[in-house]
Amino acid sequence: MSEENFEAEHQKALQHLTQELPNDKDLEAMVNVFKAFGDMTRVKIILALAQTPLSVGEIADTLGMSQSSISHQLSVLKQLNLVSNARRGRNIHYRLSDQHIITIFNQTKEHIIEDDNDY
Amino acid sequence: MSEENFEAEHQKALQHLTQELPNDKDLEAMVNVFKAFGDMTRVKIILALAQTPLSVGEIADTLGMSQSSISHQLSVLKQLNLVSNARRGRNIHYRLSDQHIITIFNQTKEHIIEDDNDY
DNA sequence: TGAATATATGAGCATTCATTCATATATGAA
DNA sequence: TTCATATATGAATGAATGCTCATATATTCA
Repeated sequence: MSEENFEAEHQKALQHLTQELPNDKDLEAMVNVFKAFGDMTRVKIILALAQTPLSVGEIADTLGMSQSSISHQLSVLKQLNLVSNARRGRNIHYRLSDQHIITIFNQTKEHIIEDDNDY
Repeated sequence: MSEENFEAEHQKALQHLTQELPNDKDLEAMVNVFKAFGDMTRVKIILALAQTPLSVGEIADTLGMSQSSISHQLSVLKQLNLVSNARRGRNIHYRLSDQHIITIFNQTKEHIIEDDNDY
């Protein structure tokens, strides 16, 4: 592509940029999900639940963290419909509510692997 | 599945949980990417760059934000290898460095749509 | 070279947020 | 019903973070 065409295309894309962006409400829903994924504890919870439903106590023991901390984080994940829960005996078992989550995690892993970055 | 089998399977999964989780270093790389996606400004930058490479000033104008703010956020995205940059005339143009990013965004959008939640 | 433009960067500030601690609620067992 | 166990919740605190303001750096143009 010639220099002029590049510039013309660029200007055209620039003009339509704003209207191509999703509205703030939709964006915020997306950002909130990513925020939920942007915390080590919550990611570990999700990866654990990806293998089997677990009670609050089991998660806390597995991750070596306090019951309270896990419970707080589970409520964050639940509010975003990322997990659901159900009583089972005297415990409450949590499970992933959507298989998309794992797909998203895998895609992200691939991004990291391809980039070969090590943060 | 019977109640006993459920319990047996559950115990088995529980035992292997810890070793199935990725190590902390890999997890942190993933969490850092999600953290980057967990901010409205950065998401808007990424969605804009998904359409065309843009200079810092163009992004700032498009989003109606300060040059400084955008520059700071671009440096965050660059450190994570989510964007790359190159001088073009007197400007510096940024572009997405990986198409995975868009795939991840689309997956997330689908999660939100399916859940039909409205935060 | 000197002025103008574009971008980067550091410090300061306000806000968000993850954890802890104490305590409330709810269920099952005796 | 009473005790023990499991989970939830509210307040407090320290750390992380996004933006602004001021300024530094770098490139183009005259």
